[in-house]
Amino acid sequence: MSRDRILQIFDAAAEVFAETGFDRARIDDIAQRAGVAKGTIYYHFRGKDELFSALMTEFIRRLQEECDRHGTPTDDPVEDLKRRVEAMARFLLANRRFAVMLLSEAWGSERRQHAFRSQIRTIVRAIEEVLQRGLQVGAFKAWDAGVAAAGIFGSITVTALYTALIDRAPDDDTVARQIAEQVIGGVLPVR
Amino acid sequence: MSRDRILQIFDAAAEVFAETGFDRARIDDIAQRAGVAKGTIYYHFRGKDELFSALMTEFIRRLQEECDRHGTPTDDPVEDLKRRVEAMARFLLANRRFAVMLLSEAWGSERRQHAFRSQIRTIVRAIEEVLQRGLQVGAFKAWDAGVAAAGIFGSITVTALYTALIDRAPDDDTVARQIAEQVIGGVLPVR
Amino acid sequence: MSRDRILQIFDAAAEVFAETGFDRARIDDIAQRAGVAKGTIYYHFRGKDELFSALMTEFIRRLQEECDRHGTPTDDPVEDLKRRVEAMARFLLANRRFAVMLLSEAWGSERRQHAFRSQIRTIVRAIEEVLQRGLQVGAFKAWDAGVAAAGIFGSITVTALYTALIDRAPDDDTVARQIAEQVIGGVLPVR
Amino acid sequence: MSRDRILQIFDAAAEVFAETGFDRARIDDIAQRAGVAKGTIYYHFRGKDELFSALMTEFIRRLQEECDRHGTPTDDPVEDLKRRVEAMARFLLANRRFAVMLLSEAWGSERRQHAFRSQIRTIVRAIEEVLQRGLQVGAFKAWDAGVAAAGIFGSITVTALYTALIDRAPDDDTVARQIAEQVIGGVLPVR
DNA sequence: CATGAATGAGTGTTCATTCAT
DNA sequence: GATGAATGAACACTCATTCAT
Repeated sequence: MSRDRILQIFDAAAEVFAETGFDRARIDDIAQRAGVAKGTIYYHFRGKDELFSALMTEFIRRLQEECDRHGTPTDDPVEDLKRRVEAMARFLLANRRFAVMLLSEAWGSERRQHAFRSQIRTIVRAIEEVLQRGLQVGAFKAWDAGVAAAGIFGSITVTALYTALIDRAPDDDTVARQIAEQVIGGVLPVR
Repeated sequence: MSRDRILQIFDAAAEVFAETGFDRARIDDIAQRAGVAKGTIYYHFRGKDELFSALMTEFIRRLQEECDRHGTPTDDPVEDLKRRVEAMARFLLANRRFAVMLLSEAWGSERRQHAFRSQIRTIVRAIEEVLQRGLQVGAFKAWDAGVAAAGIFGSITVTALYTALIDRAPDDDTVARQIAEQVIGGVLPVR
Repeated sequence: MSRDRILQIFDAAAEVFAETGFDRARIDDIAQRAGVAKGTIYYHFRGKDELFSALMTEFIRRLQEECDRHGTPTDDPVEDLKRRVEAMARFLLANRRFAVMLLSEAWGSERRQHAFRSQIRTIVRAIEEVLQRGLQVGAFKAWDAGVAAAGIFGSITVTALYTALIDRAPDDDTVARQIAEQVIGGVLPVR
Repeated sequence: MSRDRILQIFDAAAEVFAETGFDRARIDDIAQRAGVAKGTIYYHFRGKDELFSALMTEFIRRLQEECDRHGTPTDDPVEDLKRRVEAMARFLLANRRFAVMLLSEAWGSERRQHAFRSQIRTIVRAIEEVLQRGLQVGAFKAWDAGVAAAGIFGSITVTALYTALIDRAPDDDTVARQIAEQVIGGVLPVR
């Protein structure tokens, strides 16, 4: 079925985009790694941009899903946030290539980057909402939730990437837990 | 003197690299904005890579300088860290274009990106050192300082960029202060 | 019956070839407009060239038919010519899209263009013959009939296309009649 | 000087465009025949379209010039027209490759074709004006001058091309004279 | 020191054609 | 008979880099 071909292409594209970034990624490479002809990619996707967007959308969806699954609203916003952050950290540590895209391909002025950014915003807003919920019950410090959420998002993504560069970095599980705790500490009210 | 020419080129390069990222930046554009001929750039720099590196080095130097100036070691590591983080935040909020580079051009495998990354590491290590110092006097939670420093660096850079996208974001000063406090909260030991 | 399919394809091909010319015409477009799959076209025609040729042959046939019907040899070659020219003009004014092909796709060196040209020659020769007949009875000026026939053919085709560009051009009937008279005037002997 | 390069490119482009038509013309070919690198063409022209347009503009200019030089208004519109038509015929017979473009590349809906068409209109209008002038002194038949001018233009261009296909066609001079006379005959009032 | 014309390798995209179903 | 997914050759265009002046 054509679903197979698309998945082959997706996998190859994920590799290549992550290794070289959008601009240096060559459709030829993606095709070769996917084991299809170049034309096949253009048969299924309008172009490089659309391929990239489709891929990122898929990743964002999975990330979102993962976070939602672990961070379902309960009575304890602090615990919710911690779980959500930890889930996000785990996902990005396991998909560092995607984390690279998240930081590298989001800030420009191309249409594709705009689109990507608004997807990222959805993720950050999900964090923000947990913060808002907690704020109302006094669980979190009363400051700008948008700014705080951005900081949390940055902590997670950058740490996920940076730890790959650290000699003797803790294992991913430990890192995920540390990030979560650190992030939580940052938003708890001073006792 | 040729110092002028070089500064013209630097300014133009800063603009263009930041607006479009390294790959899409065109030497033609930089030359035009600098008001020099294309050949002139190649007279002063070996190529695009070297121009980029020289520029980033300069920015990193200024950022470092700014942080060091405000975060000079005192008896109080918490205060040191807070000041250093706030200084960094202020600098990046004022130079968002550079913040973009910091996040976008650091993660690939090109020589230039390696070089850039090791410069960034210097910055993160400076944060790490303050953390270590604080750790020894029990001022900070006893966890992996490298991971914590990475998180702090991510908080600052991403927030600096993300606030540009938030409707009704607080002014840069407020943001800088909030980041600093939030970051500090994240590393303080539970009381 | 498959005759239907072929006609659908013919109609669509006529539209698309005329709108964009042979080279820019896309088989995809033709298939879509014909409401058939791309493969179906290749089932019925060897390829783009053959489809084009078949289509042009059909048009030429209809044009020829139209001219022959109105320009049947009588005792009066002048009247014959006038009627034939007028019929041709009417046909081309009514099928301007085909007139475009007649002028655009005839002059190159591709096999298809050679073939098309020899079909066009048949049309011009028909004019030439009427001229020859008239010449023998002194009805027309005694000059090169081939050259004259070419000029007549050019008058008709170009006028058919050009009038679409003229503001406030007369209606097609008037144009056809004027072309015929003008053309006749051009070949009558000086009295 | 760079004027040389441009002329080299122009010459090569004229050849290639005429031989194959706009769509099939390959920039690589033009570059090779011009003895320059492909990039050089793009250094001097924005793209294939602009190269084509520049080239056609140049030809149109020369054609116009030629016609104006021979068809300068005098007291005798009939003679003026005859001379103008003959000059045009001579030019197109000598530059049949350009005549091909005139008929082939003028009728589509691309921007380039629109532009080309409006240049062609200028030529036809020049004929029209002579006709109008003659009309006012009763030298020509009183019918639509636009239509008549189009017919004249078609006569000339098509004949120029068609004679190349005729066995034993008269020499170009004779053809030019015959066209002119025939065309004039077409517009003279019936005596 | 500075210039800008010239270069050509590199790459995204198109589209006629094929063929297994 | 008919389909449409897959193909890959072909091509326009870009842009970092060079070098003669």
